[in-house]
Amino acid sequence: MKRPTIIDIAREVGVSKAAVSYALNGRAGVSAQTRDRILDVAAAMGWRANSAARALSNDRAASVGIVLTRSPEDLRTEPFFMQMVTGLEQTLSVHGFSLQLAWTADTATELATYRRWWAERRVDGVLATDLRVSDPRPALLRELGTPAVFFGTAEPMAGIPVLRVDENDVVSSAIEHLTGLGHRRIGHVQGPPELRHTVRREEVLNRIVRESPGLAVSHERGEYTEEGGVRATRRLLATPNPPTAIIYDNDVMAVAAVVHAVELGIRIPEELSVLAWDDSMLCRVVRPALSAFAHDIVNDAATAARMLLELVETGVADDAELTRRRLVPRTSTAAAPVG
Amino acid sequence: MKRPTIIDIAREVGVSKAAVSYALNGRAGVSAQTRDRILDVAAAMGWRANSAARALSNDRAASVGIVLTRSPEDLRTEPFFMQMVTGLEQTLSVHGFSLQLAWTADTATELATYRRWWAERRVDGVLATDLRVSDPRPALLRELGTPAVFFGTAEPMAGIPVLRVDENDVVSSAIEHLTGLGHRRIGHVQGPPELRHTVRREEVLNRIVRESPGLAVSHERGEYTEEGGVRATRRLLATPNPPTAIIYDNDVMAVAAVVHAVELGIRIPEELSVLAWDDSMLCRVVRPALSAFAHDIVNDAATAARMLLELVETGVADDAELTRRRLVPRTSTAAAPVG
DNA sequence: GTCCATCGTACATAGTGTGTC
DNA sequence: GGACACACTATGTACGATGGA
Repeated sequence: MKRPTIIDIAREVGVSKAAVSYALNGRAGVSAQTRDRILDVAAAMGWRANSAARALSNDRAASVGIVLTRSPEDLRTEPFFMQMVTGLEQTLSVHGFSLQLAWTADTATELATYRRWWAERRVDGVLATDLRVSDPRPALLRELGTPAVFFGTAEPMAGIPVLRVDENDVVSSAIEHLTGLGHRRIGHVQGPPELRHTVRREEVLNRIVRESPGLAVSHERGEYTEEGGVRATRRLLATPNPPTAIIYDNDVMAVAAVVHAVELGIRIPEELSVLAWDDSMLCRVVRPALSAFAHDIVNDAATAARMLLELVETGVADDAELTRRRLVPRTSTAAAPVG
Repeated sequence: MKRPTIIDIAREVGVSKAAVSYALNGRAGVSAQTRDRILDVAAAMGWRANSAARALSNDRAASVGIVLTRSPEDLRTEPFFMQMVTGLEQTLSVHGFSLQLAWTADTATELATYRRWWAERRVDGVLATDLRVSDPRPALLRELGTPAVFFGTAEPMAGIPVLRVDENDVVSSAIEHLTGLGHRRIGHVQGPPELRHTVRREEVLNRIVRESPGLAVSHERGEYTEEGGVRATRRLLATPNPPTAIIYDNDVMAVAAVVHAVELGIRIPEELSVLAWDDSMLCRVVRPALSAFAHDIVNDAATAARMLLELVETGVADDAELTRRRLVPRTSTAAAPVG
């Protein structure tokens, strides 16, 4: 099948290709009748702008990119990115934008990907997630001038629109939930320390502890993995005065820890309450079922897409807030054991 | 940042842009010294071919696409597509190809996406999965002339290279596993009936039953969802002569069914054995842990990417076989109850 | 007259500023 | 002044032509 060009349309209608271009782009310069004839013929021929030609001509790829930098194992169990992609696509496709996806094993390759995409003009902008403590990406993206949106940061970022997440909010309700049940010694199993929101949650928790006499929180690293979650849990429970409740920075660690604890004969929630960030089917099927903080990633991703499109179009975009996480209480949290 | 073009390089070196193009593409037509100087200058300037210009010039987008047509809920629990994407990317990025991703809610939109991609020349080829019983995609892709590879079909396909999956193989070992444990009445909870491999598995199972006196299999539809899996299980167990073992077409249904059965007081595996297609963390954490058939999607996706690249380059590609599924025995399958 | 290095230019397609009737 | 055409832009590729050895 031969794909029609505006020249084919021009020949068919008997006008110049400039007229066709004006008509197809809804610009002045053609009479209403000519415009209609052109549009009819274009529709009949099934014309679609060649994306390469259009990109070359107006320096727009009509495409945005996202780079996933997580281990294949993480991606396998984390539903996060799939939901992200669905949310992005819902908005992007409406605006005729495509989504480019890359997967890289490390930050160096991620940076190289941004450079390559930009140098090749493959994308008009990128969406970045998982801000790190010492993150080279904002500087690179600013240097390149690549329009970018950061997903899920605590603070605004100079020159880069962000979707802010309010960790105060969730952490407070987590602590309220647990202290309401009588817990005073709380464990916290954290994600990778290089992630900014791992640090952020620790800070927020520590602040709350300082403001709440009689409350104690101990942090342990869990790295988001099953083994990490189990190891951190063992360390917490081996302390002289072990916590009666543990908060996990993601569902994978929490679920693995619950399975492990049950095998060790630890009764949940009678002896130990467990609460997870990120809800998923895992939380529902494990026994006891996990109380968890769900969030609406699909919706947030759609917001991110709108911000990115606006940034690409106008050069600026306002920050936005992620939708709040919502506590889904199940059977893994209950009153603290007495004593 | 101004991005350099071959004209900038030509000016800098003092040659024509044709010479630069030849040098950068490793073609004959320039002397070794000139080539080296050009390459040096290009590297110093950080030149990268503008993908739009290159695509326009040689009618190659250096990009392939994949359309996901599953409900957002499915995508959330199914790790399949993330693994797919990682596997594809590993191979594509080495060859300088990008991956375009689209998510659509139904087949009509999926077809429209192929049409649009092709009309806009956004991709050089596409990868398709989940062949349906009456599938309009092969015909459309043939009509458009879009190079395409189908992932996971039982039969070869006229004009379209496929990654074949041998259902005989898995189904046989599933049945061997269960009959070896003494099971004679086996239930089968199926995926959506419109998927070709749902039908295929039913056919293969029925053939094996015909060849095995004393063996009986009953099929029920489960639609790949938690609720579907639970409902189908209830229907199977409500029959006068219920199965002693059930095979599920995916892990989500199997896990949901196990959770439900345990709640009803059905002892697994003493009273009922459960076996799942597709392994995942869900199978590992549910209790009892699920025996499942794992497969190496990342590796298979890499194969698919290689086939697609070859198809795009040469116009032909040989069919290949998916890697075999491997039984991961856990505690959900055991000897059939006596009587 | 052959061969190689190199250049000029047409081409892929869409968009747009300027000129003409 | 409205409706249109022409010529040029964007960048990289590739064919045919030209010059020198």
